[in-house]
Amino acid sequence: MYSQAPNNKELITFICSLMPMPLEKAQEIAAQFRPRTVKRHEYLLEEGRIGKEAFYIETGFMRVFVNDPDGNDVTINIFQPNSFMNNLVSFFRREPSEENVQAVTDCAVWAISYDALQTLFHGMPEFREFGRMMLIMSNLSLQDRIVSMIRNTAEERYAALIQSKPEVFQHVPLKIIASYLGITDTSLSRIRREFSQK
Amino acid sequence: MYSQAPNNKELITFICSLMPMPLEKAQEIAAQFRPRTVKRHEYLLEEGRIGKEAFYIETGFMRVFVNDPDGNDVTINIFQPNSFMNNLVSFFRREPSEENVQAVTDCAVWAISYDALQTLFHGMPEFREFGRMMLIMSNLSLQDRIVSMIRNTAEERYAALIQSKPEVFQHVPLKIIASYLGITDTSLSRIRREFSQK
DNA sequence: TAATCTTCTTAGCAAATGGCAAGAAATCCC
DNA sequence: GGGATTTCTTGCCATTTGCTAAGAAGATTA
Repeated sequence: MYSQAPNNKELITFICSLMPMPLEKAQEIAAQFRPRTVKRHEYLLEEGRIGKEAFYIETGFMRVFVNDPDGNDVTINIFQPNSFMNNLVSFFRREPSEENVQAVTDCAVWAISYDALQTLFHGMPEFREFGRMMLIMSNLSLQDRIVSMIRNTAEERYAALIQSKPEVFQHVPLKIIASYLGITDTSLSRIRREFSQK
Repeated sequence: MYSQAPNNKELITFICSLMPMPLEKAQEIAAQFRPRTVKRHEYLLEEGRIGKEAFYIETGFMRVFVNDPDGNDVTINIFQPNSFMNNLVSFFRREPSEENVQAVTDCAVWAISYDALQTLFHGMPEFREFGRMMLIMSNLSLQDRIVSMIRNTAEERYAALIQSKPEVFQHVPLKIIASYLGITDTSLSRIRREFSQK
């Protein structure tokens, strides 16, 4: 156990930015998180297991993926530093996960257990609002992605990603990015060539 | 005002099915909802306005759509009876909505105001869990749709929808369904022809 | 009922994307 | 350092899907 919290300033800042609240409250929340490191290619959650923790990513990149029947893996989401990541369904319904959560690079994360989260959720109104807002923002980003899948070409989605999350391209293999964008790595390669000629 | 609640049995059943709880609690929650009817083509929420209520759909079909820059409308979601519908971001962040919520057929819905929902959320642990579970399930369904957009062909998505929500095809115009599936109405028409020849 | 409007289907062609395979480049690991 | 593995690019061709336009079918409204 950690009698003294290590440096969790970024986590506290993140909490306040998503849902403004008194600093002490944010500190109280952050105190429930434990630091953890994950090496590249290691899993924070494997298909079939129950997610027991939720994570804030301080440094490094992670991805969530599923294996489809053909044996391909489909990257559902890519997470960059300063974001919150959680397998919602497995974590909250306490069911085996259908997804894998894997470190794409070495990562430093903060983890909170289900019990600690439940205690905060029912005991602290600020955390309730924070948790709800996190779910809402997650919904929003998924919804935006669906709209983008419907309305935009692969090239437009590529351009948008390079604009909004340029760092991803420096740390995440293109085949993973391609899957996330909903195209093959072959197509992504072509798009990049055409894109760079402009 | 309604001194006596009309028949909200289905709503109560819906609440308990999503998050099991004592009947009285579900009744207490349901009592905060007011019945409302919406005629075909009418809006429950228009772009630019702030969503002030959340809805349970008892009968009828609704859709959520956005207008893209080219003047096309993109159907983000289709809701069928016995489901919960809400413009999360506008409702919870109290910001103007970027989306429209429109009745596709005449609908009977139950509406709950923001204030009533907040009171329940902070005052009743069962409702907290219920609300959280609703957000989680919404996330799940969005995520499944993204995977399906990435991994499946338009024909497979069509087949899946006809399997999972056959009633939609009896009440929602194909052009709306096509947009929801991420294809043009032309493509959907082609797919339906080929599909029916099997 | 007739006129109008919307929805649905069809056709032809263009553009985007996938599947496969091979080779180049980069990275990993002993 | 060097062989093995993974990642990335490229080419070729097939398939899917979009775009445009037109007409048929169906629904709505005066």
